[in-house]
Amino acid sequence: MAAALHPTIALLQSNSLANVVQQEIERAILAGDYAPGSKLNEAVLAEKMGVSRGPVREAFRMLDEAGLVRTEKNRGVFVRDIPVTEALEIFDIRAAMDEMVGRYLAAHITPAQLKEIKAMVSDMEQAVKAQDARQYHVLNLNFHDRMVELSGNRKLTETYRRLIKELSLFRRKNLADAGLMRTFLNEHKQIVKAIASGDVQAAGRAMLGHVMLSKQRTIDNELRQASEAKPPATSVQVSTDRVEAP
Amino acid sequence: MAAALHPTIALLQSNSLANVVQQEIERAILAGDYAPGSKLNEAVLAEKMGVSRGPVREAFRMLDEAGLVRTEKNRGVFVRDIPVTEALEIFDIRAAMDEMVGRYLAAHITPAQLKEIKAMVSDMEQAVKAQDARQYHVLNLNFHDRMVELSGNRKLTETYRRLIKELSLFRRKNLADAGLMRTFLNEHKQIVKAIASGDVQAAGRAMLGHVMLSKQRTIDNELRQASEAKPPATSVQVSTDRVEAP
DNA sequence: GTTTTGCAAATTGTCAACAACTTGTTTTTG
DNA sequence: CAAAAACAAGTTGTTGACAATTTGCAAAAC
Repeated sequence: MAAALHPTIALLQSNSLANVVQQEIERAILAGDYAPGSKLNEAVLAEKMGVSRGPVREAFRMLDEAGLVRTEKNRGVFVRDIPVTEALEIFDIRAAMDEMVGRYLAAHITPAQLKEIKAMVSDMEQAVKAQDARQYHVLNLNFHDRMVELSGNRKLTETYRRLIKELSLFRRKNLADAGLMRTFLNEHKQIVKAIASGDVQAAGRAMLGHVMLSKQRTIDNELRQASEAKPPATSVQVSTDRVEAP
Repeated sequence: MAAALHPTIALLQSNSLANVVQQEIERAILAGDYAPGSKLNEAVLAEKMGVSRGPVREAFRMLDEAGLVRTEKNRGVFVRDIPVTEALEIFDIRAAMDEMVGRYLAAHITPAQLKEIKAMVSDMEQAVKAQDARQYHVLNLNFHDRMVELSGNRKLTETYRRLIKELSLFRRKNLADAGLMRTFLNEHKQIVKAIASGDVQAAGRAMLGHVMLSKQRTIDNELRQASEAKPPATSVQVSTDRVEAP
C-alpha cells in the first residue's frame, strides 16, 4: 500500500477521535486552561468536542498513563497537581539525562548544530536584555529540548519530554527575576563553550550543574513562599539533599 | 471519609474493569504469552475476561501509552516489537540513571540497605555456581530494581521500570553464558564495594560501566546473529557509538 | 441545634448495537 | 489467463442506553 499523499487523508488515517480528543485536552491542560486539581467532566468535554463519551474516556486513560491527570474511580478524573517533592525528583532525573546529553554533544555535535544552539543562546540574551521573562522562559525550554533532541536518542527525547510536561504542571508561582536570568544565561554560555571545546567531562558537569541550580531555585522559592504564607506554622518539609554529587 | 479497611472493599474501590484488564494483558505480555508483533483482538480478549469491549479498549490505550503495544487505526493493536536501535537507546538512558543511583547510594545508603544488596549479590553468586542462567536473570533484575528503589526517587523508579518493561520486549535470543555471568557478578561486587566505601565517583562509574557492558553485549549478540543468519547479505547496521564517555 | 437517615440529581462504569473500515475471495471483464 | 471490480466476512470505531456509585440536600430523629 502506498504512503498517504493528501494531508487530509493522512490525518484521517492516523487520527481516531480518541487521539484527537487526547491531544486537545493535553493542549488545554498544558496551556493552563484547566488548573491543576480541577475536575474534567466526561459529558461536558464530549459535548464540547462533539463526540460521545467513549473516545473521551479513552483519552482520559492515555492522559492518566502520561501522568497529566489522575483518575479516582467513580469520582472522575482531575488535572494532576505535582507536589514539590515530585518536581524535585524530576529535576534529579533531568540532571542525569542532561549530563549524558552534554557528554554526548561534546563528542559528536556538528558545526551546523553548534551554530544552531549558539543562535538560541543569542536569542535568550536578547530576551534578558529586553527583560522579557515570558519569552526567555519559552526560549529556555526550546534550548534544552533541542539539545536533548540533538543527542539523537529518540527514547531519551520522548522520556525527557514526558517529564517536562509533568513538571509544567508544578505551579511555579513566579518567573525568574533579571538577576537569575543573567545567571542562567551565563551557564548556558558555559555549556555551549564546553560542548564546542569537545571537553566531554566539562560539558557533562556544566549541564548537571545547570539543572541542579534550577532545582535549588525551586527549593528556595518553595521555602520562601512557605515562610511568607505562615511564618511560624508547620514549615514545608523540603529536603535539600542533592542526589547528584559533582 | 475513612480509609478502606476491608481488603475486598479497597479492591473494588480502586479497580475498574479497565484497570484489571490492563494489568492482566500487561502481565500476559511480559510473561511472553503474546509474542512481540502478535495481534491482540478486542473481542477475543473481552470474551476471555468476561467483559465488554469498552474496558478492553481503555486498557489498550493505557498499554499503548506505556509503550507495550502499538495501535494502528482500523487495523488493531499489536504487541510492540522493540528494535535493536531502541533497545540500545534505553541502555544509554539506564546508564545515566544508574550512574546517578550509584552516586546517591554511595553517599546515603544505610547499613541495613547495604546488607540487603550484599545478600542479593550473594544470591546471584549461588545462581552462577549452579549455572542457573534463568534464576540469575531474575535476581539480576531484582538487584538493579532495588538499587533504583533505594535511591528514594519515586519518579525515577517509575521511569526506570517503564523502560525496563519495554526493554523486556526486545527479544533477547539467548541468556548469558557462564563466563559472562561471572563477569557481571564481579562488576556487581565492584559496585557494592564502591557504594560501601562511600566513593561517590567510583560508585557512579561502576554503575555506568556495568550498564554499558550490557549494552555492548547486546550489540555483539546482534552482530553475531546477523552474520550467522545471512553471511554476505546486507548486514544489520548497528552503531557502536557510546553516548556515555567514561 | 446537631446528627443521622433517606432521597434525588448528577456523574461515572459498563454494555450491546450499529457504522465504517480492512482484507481476502470470488466474480467479472478485457 | 491477468487485472480489476464486487462482494463477504471479520474487526475496529463510535454511539446511546442502562446500571452503579457518589454527593448534596432535605426530612427526621434525638
